[in-house]
Order: sequence, then structure tokens, then C-alpha cells
Amino acid sequence: MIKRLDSRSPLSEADKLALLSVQHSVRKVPAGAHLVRDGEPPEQCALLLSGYAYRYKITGEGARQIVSLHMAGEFVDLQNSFLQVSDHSVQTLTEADVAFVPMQAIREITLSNPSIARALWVDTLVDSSIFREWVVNVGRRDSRTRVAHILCEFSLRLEAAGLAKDHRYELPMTQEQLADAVGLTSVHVNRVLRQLGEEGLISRDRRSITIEDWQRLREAGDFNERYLHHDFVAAARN
Amino acid sequence: MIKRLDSRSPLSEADKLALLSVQHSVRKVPAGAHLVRDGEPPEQCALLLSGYAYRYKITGEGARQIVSLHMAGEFVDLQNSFLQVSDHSVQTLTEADVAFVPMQAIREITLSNPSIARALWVDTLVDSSIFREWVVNVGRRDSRTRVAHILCEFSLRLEAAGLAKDHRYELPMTQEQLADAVGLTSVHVNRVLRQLGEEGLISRDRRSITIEDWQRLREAGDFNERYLHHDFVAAARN
DNA sequence: CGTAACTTTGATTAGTATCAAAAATGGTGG
DNA sequence: CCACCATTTTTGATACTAATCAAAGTTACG
Repeated sequence: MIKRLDSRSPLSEADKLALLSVQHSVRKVPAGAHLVRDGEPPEQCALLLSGYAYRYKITGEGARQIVSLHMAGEFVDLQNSFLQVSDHSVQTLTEADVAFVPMQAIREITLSNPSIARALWVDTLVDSSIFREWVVNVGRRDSRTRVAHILCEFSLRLEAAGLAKDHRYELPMTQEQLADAVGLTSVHVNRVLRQLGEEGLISRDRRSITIEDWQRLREAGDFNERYLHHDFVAAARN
Repeated sequence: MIKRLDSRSPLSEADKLALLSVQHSVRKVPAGAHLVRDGEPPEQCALLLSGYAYRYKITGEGARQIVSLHMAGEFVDLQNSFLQVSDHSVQTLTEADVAFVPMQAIREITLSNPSIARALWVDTLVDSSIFREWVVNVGRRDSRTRVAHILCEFSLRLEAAGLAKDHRYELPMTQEQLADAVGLTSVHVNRVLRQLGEEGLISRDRRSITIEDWQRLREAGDFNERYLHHDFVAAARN
């Protein structure tokens, strides 16, 4: 986690020590547990040490839209950190090890340590960039492109997190959850996945995805990784 | 602008003075001008003093998705402030007065002044919350609900900015732009607007919108203003 | 093993897009 | 102030994508 922050907004050794010594408690949380609930005040900030989680909102009609997916090393709750009431829920997708940090500790360290504040802020800005791309994905791409796009995104993010390689990864989501992330029905996602398989772009085995032809899937998904901001260190120059 | 920041994350008088004295240049910018271009490094941070602007991205197919709308008093470019390359473009919707602040100045003041950093950060977190809601809007709501929802959002945001009252406002967007914000075609947006009018929920005159029945439009749009975080001051308790 | 959750397939429908064109509006120069 | 042109709004007809409904397979798990 620290490595990730550092890569985008450099921290001194002292900063890293300060981060490591922030008060927190680690707990193992089962799959399907809520880390944050829509409408409740955020009191702890959860950092995923292992496992997966997703943010979602429910419409008045009862439909669910997943608005982001998070994996080991990511903060799941900085988004709510300085707001009074959570505007969405966060739920684990798998069993997960979670470090809970009291909001108060986050508030204190960010006031006393501007470099850390900066690094956390940058982290939330990257989240925002992904939200924007999801608006586009869901708003302006057809079903095949949408699904291909999200498969590309997951592949790169998991590789960056060291959870995948060679364009092969475990995706611990049901097709229904995938559907809720791309704004389609699970039935349709199923058909699209089959089609992508038939075209030789991907292959699947249970929950594992192998991208057989990265270049073509990238094109099919209208995917450009720039929005992930994986390689940049703007703040490096101060 | 300062008032807005202060309301969500309190600033001392000294902070306010510091903000006011940040180096900047004010320019009048014509409608349709780009403030940020996708793919270019952000060098200045634009603060809208008057007028409107929107962020957008273009898909490989050439379709446009507007990902947010900004009005007087809002920062248009904090989102890119610490990232190396912009992942989207920002264009003015109307003629606008814009204060340009060099990124360097933002970086310096946020390192030296944690309260200001906090306030700006909170501002970007609220932006994120709106992005999330847009993902839901575009991903899981039908056309009528989507349009009603965005009309509600604009009404509250404009009122909060002092640009509207009594649920009546000027919306300087064409129906095509509105369509690009809700992920529909302009033809369909036109039909939905007509329908909302026939149902007595809104009325229109040129670009001005009057919400004739707030309660019913709110229901029609599955609208809950919580995600706008207009009334909260979490950081107040530090 | 038995059962619930998930995936897959098929048939039909609904909602939006697309295409086309007419009407209205707004701005410009004469 | 008017005539003209470009842009925007409106309407209609048709096509297509993805939703819905239903049910059969398959997988995971206690």
C-alpha cells in the first residue's frame, strides 16, 4: 500500500514510518460483509490487506449499480473520510483482511503531515479518474465494448497489484455482479462473455479469466489505460 | 468559492487570506473554449468565477460522454492537479470569467497549509460523490428517471450557488449536451422533456427550466440529495 | 449427496437508437 | 429592422440492442 502511494506522490522515510505507526486494528472479514453502509457516518477507514471489495448504490427501483472494485492494498473508505454521511455502501466480495483506521487518526495525520495528506489525496484523485471512465463506459459504450473494457481494466489493475500476470487472473465476481458493474443484466453479460470467448479474445475457467489476445480485447473494449494513472508521478517535482 | 470550501471544511481567517493572495490571473474565456485537454499535462488550475463548464471524454467510436457540469465558484481542474496527464477534457459551456492558478502555486500552498489542502481535498471528494451518482444514473435508470434526476441535481446545485431560486433556472446546455450527460440521444432527451412537461412536472422556455412540481420530479428522478453533501461539515470536529 | 447459487440457453418484448425531415430559434450582416 | 443561415428542437417511422421471462444445466458447498 505504501509502495503504491509512494509511486504517485513520494514520501520520506519518516512519512512511511508515521504511516506504519498509525493506530489501527486488523481483522479478518467474511465475504459479503459490509465495510461501509450508505447513510451512516464513516467512523473507520478500511484498508484492504487482502481480498476484494466493491462500492455500490441501490436505486429506488431496487437495482444495484456497482461503482468500483477494490483489491488488496487499496483504501476503501477515503472517499467518505471527510464527509459526514456515506453516500454509498462498500461490501467485501471475498473473505478479506482489513486494517481499520479510526477516521480521527486519518484526520490528525493529514493535518500534521502534508506529504501524507498529499499522497492520500492523489489516491482519491485516481479513484475519481476511474469513476469518470466508468461513467463513459456505462453511458456510451455498447455491451460488448463495456465488458471487454472492464476486463482490460481489471487485468491491468490486478497486475499492478501483483495479483495477476500474463493477462490471466481470478475474478471473484459472479456474472450478476459483473453485470451490476457495467449496467447490464447478468443474462446479457453471460452472452457477451460467451461471444468474447468464441471470438478467441478471452477464455474462462470457473472464475478465472485469461485474455488470449490482449491487443484485440483492448480494441474491442476501446481501452486506453491512461485513466488508471499507473505510471505517473506528477507530484515528484514537488 | 471560499465560502463553499469553508462550509465543508472550516478555514481560519489566515487561511482565507492565504487563499485570496494566491498568485493567479483572471481572463474572460469565450463559450466553447477548452480549459483542459485530454492527454495534456495540467499546468494551470482553473477556477470558474462566472459561467459554466463541463468535463467530457470521447470514446473510440467518437461518442461524447459528459462526466460533470461545473458552475461559478467551482474549481474545474483540481481533479488533474496532481496527476501528470489529464484523462479528460474540460470545455466552457458559456462565456466565463476564469481565474487561472499555476499548478505550482496549488502544490505549494497545499504543502504549507494543511487546512487549505484539506478543504480542497474535500471539494474533490464531493466531486467524486457526484461521479458515483452519475455512474448509477447512467447505468441503472431508465431515460425518464435519468433526465428527471439530472434536472433535480442541477436545480439544487444552482440554488446552492445562488444561481437559481424557486426551482427555476437557466440551463445553458443544448439538448444534445444534456443527452451526452445522461447517456441518451438528443432525440430521446427531447421526447422525455416533452413528456415531463406534459405530465406537469416541469415547464420550459428556451433554455430556462421551471420545476413545477418538485416533489413529483424528485420521485420521478429517484432523487436524493444526500450525495451532493451540501449540508455537512465533517471536518469541523477536526 | 442434496441443495442453493450460479451459469447457460431460448423466446419474446420493451426501450432507445437511428434515420430523415420539418419547424423553430438565434445570430449576423446588410 | 429584416433576410438569411446555422444551429437547435421537434416529430415521425423503423431497426436493433438489451431486457425480461422462463427453464434447464452446472457448480460449489455444508
